Amino acid sequence: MPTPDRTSLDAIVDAGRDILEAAGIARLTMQAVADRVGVRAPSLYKRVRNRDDLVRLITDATVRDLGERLAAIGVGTDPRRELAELARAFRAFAHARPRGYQLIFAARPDPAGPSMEALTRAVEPVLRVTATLAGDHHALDAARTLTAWANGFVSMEMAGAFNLGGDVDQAYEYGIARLADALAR
Amino acid sequence: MPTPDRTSLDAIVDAGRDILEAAGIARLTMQAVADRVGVRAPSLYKRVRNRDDLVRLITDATVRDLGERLAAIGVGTDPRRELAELARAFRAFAHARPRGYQLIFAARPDPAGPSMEALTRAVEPVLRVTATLAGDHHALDAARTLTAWANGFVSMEMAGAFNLGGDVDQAYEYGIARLADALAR
DNA sequence: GTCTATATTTCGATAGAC
DNA sequence: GTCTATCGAAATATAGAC
Repeated sequence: MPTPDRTSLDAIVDAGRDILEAAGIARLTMQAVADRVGVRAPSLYKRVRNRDDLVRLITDATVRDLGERLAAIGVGTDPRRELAELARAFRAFAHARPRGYQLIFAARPDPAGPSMEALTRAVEPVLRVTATLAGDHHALDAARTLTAWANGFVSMEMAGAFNLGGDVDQAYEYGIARLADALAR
Repeated sequence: MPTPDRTSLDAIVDAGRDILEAAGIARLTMQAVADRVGVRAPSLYKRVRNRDDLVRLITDATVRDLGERLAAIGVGTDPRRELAELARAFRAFAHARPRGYQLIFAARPDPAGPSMEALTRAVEPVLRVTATLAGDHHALDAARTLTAWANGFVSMEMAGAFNLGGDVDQAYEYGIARLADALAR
């Protein structure tokens, strides 16, 4: 073995995620990733097709991460409590990895990527709780209402769109309570 | 007058908006804007500080546009109906100008820009209807719930995140009805 | 105010040696 | 698989003539 592996795909993706969070998508360059994993930029192309491919891999990894957080919310006896915990976990994830989160829900040129299937799996716990609350027939509509609200809330929060004062945490709890009421029929 | 004005700030901003919608933010270059308004790229710098400034101006114009659409929803006698019409107008605007819409709610390095004050004014009709429905005390929380849902819905819709089938238009109407119920207390 | 010309920077990606 | 070297492309922004 003339030249042993000095890095790996996982290391590259992890480095990319770190750079993304620390410096933003514009600073997520092949050069920056290479510096962080300790190789030269051209070496990255042995494991990643191009920059777009790397961004896609980072998005996928982030979606899986979100899915794990939501799946960690155990199925309880009280669906309203479960809804609340899912919503809080969702927001906490967005706060922990804001740029990766934005990447998940950013409009892509090709909307039908593997990230979207993964996203569907990630929010499966939501579909489960809305089925319990709203019934199987309205489960999908209810899940869309709930995820739309949660996503919109944290997006606006992170964009600084909540600038009229008031307690933002409390506004989120208000939304949780109102939506739980609204969906439970 | 040796060299009469061959363009204007309004023309530059309008051209930028057109390019943004047609080709995306990455293709919104000074060169492309210059081509469209019919001058050379350096001439733009007489009216716009730099590219970031142009993007800000485009965002502001788009926010004002959204505000006019929402303000056009007259105050009716039925607040639930008014809520529904505001929500539909909001979504229609996002569909008509998807990239400009995304720009409004995109996370910015400086969250406290003039765009955000303008956005606050733009969604004032929402605050008015939630005050009627939920009471003055909960008007802000309710407005945040409603705008978060609407924004999240169209964002996910445009990102292709609703890929489990079902009727997306119907899901939006479902959300309208549920939120009107939930906020009316 | 607009132009030509150009400086500067940055980045993605490839070729070919080892 | 990693490296050095480099290409090529693009874009922002400025200087100075008219």
